[in-house]
Amino acid sequence: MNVERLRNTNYGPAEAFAYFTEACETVQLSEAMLDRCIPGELHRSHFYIVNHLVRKGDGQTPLQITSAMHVTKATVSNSLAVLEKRGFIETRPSATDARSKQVFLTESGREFQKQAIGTLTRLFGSFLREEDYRIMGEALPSLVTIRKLLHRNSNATPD
Amino acid sequence: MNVERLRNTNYGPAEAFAYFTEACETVQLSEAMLDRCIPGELHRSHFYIVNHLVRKGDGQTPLQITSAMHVTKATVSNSLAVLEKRGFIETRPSATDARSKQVFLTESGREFQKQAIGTLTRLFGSFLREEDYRIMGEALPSLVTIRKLLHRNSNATPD
DNA sequence: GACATGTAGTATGATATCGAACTAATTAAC
DNA sequence: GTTAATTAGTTCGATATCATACTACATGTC
Repeated sequence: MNVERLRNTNYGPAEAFAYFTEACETVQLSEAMLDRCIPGELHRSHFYIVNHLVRKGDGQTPLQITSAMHVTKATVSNSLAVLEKRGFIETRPSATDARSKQVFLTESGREFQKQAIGTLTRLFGSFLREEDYRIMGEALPSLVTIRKLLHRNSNATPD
Repeated sequence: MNVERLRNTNYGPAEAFAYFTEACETVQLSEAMLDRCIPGELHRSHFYIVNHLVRKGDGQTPLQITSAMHVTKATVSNSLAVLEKRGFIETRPSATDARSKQVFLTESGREFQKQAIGTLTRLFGSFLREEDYRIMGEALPSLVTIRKLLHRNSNATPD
């Protein structure tokens, strides 16, 4: 077993910390880019909700959105109020459960999402090269594996 | 050129979006774990500042912390006030610039950081296996490459 | 040296987010 | 069937964060 092999197999908690630190930095930087693609009076979180509804489909309940966004019910409640006031969504009471609502996108909301995605795609496209897409594509399976691992253990408690 | 090769070289914006989405999910989940390792009356951001001072050294100015944390001056100003009230840091006016301060950790602050890191390490250690450390270690160079790429282009503007 | 410009930190008002308490409706237990 | 427990959503108070404006000091220009 030579030195090279030793080094390559000697992974531990240090790599885990480095991994999460890098992921954190990456997210901060990419969020900053996203922010620049969203009109000033709107927040990233509003985009996330609209984007989620476009991708996963209309008619979701606030609670479903809550778990998709990893935020509290109160936060979603507030965000939906903002989005409704801006005319990006409409809500209707659920037909089967009088406690519940359903959230629907308006044309304006879909337009907002399309605009933001377009701008973001152009922004990324302005500096991402084939080589970069390849690096991301090849790292993706690892990211997915670790993300799923965290998800499976998201109820783990210290001690 | 067979199908396998075609598939493997056909990377584009879709991979970029997936990459950032996965990174975002990963960060949210790992932050949730960190939150569980920090006493209830303190915030993750307070830990980040103390951790930064332990790792990069005492005596930094608020402005230096500002750029390291990727937050505004006002945010750091507020966070430092909290940390000073809790007795985790002390501030002294700079000897060479009367506008500036320097931030120093107290023993209590160092203890807080050590505790949190220890708890977090144990929490991660409770479900991360050798295989997982390896996956993270091997993905690390890609994460670093993309993070640096984002950093270099962090001034890019949408059109 | 006087004055304009720039920089470090703070103050203020707004918003996103959270935790906890609350209301209303559903479901389960008996 | 009545009561208890659960669930969906809102309200409220607190805090982190931001953008903007402000103060005090520093530095460059003439």
